[in-house]
Amino acid sequence: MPRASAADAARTAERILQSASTLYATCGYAHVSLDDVAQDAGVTRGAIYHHYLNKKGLFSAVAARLQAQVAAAVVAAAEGAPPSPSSRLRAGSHAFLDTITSSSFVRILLVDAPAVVGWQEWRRLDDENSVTHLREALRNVHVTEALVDVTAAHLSGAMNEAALWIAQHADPEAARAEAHAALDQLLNAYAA
Amino acid sequence: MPRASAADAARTAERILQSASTLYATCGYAHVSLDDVAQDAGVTRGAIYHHYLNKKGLFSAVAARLQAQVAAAVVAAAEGAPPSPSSRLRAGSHAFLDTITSSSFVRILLVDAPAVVGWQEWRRLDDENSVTHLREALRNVHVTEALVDVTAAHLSGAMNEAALWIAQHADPEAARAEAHAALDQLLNAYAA
DNA sequence: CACTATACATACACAAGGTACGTAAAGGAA
DNA sequence: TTCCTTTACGTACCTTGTGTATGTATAGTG
Repeated sequence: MPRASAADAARTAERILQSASTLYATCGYAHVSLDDVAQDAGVTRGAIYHHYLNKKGLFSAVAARLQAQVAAAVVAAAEGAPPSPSSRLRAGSHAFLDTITSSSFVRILLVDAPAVVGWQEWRRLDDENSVTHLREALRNVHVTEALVDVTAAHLSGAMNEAALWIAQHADPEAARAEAHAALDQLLNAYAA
Repeated sequence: MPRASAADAARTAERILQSASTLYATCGYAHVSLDDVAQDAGVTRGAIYHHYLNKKGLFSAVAARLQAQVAAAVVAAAEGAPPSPSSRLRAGSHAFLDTITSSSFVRILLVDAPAVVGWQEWRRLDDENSVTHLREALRNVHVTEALVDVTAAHLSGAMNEAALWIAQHADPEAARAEAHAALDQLLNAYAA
């Protein structure tokens, strides 16, 4: 097999990432072998090991991209909201819930990621992305400084669990509406 | 190797469960082979496959026991509290936080379990144990019926994330105190 | 005292991850 | 143009770990 140009190489790396992303989302990390990914991407395992460190490294790349997408959606929503701190917090939180509920994200980011990359590492990545913004928003709505960290953890956990609850619900759209209502109630408690 | 009596057999099954529990808690499910468990328990893998269906089945047994212990602690605390609905909810919630924070529980129940047994199945087990009580308690403090499910998910997620936050914190005892304070604040929001 | 079911141990088959190595072309440097 | 080095994979092999089939000795039972 002849070799591809640098641009082609980037595209195969991207194809591998895409295949892995959809397979992990539908079947779960443990049930997807590198052969499955390679076959879906139309390459061999050698190509995967060339572009990624190992199976865990491939998953990390997938998770990192998804997390970045979530963070981007949250920031965009917050910036598009009226400039008051509470409405920014509210907009960001609701955007987080809506984005992460997209079925691809739930299983990868909320179920597999903590176990695969380790909770400590995953939490660090989460901090770098969304949670930092969340803490900042909490400070802006005058949450006591000593309680900012715990409160961020509480809110983050609540939203994550809500996302899982929505995804598994028989009527996801109705569930989503309920979750948003409950989230508003929760946010009001902190904003006051 | 001669065969043991029925009572001895139960004890070996128990030793296997104990070994698996501590190994899973310290190293994580994926990094613990059945050989590791067998060696720690002083048996061969044959004994494990005799008492448990497979690796996942062994983990499920471990997780189920831990979850039952958590639920028992929650119920005991709630029954020991003053009979008002809000104080029962509060006592149960704080007991949940304290029990699940014990380091053995965190990794197995909150990190590995969802990925290993599948989130749906894990959630079902969780429902049968603690979450049912939580929903009942929420009804007793007059949470709107339509929001009971979501609110339970929110609270459960918040407490789980808080537990992980405590376990990973540099000063767990200080973190625990903060988490309890924040939890009280959160519960007040719902009880009101 | 047979006889069956239990409680393991042993041995083997197979899948999957990781590694070592091969190879052919791309992208400069001379 | 001609090297030469690096890149971008593919191929083959090794190792680990799970699951299963089978062996075996004893406990329990009629």
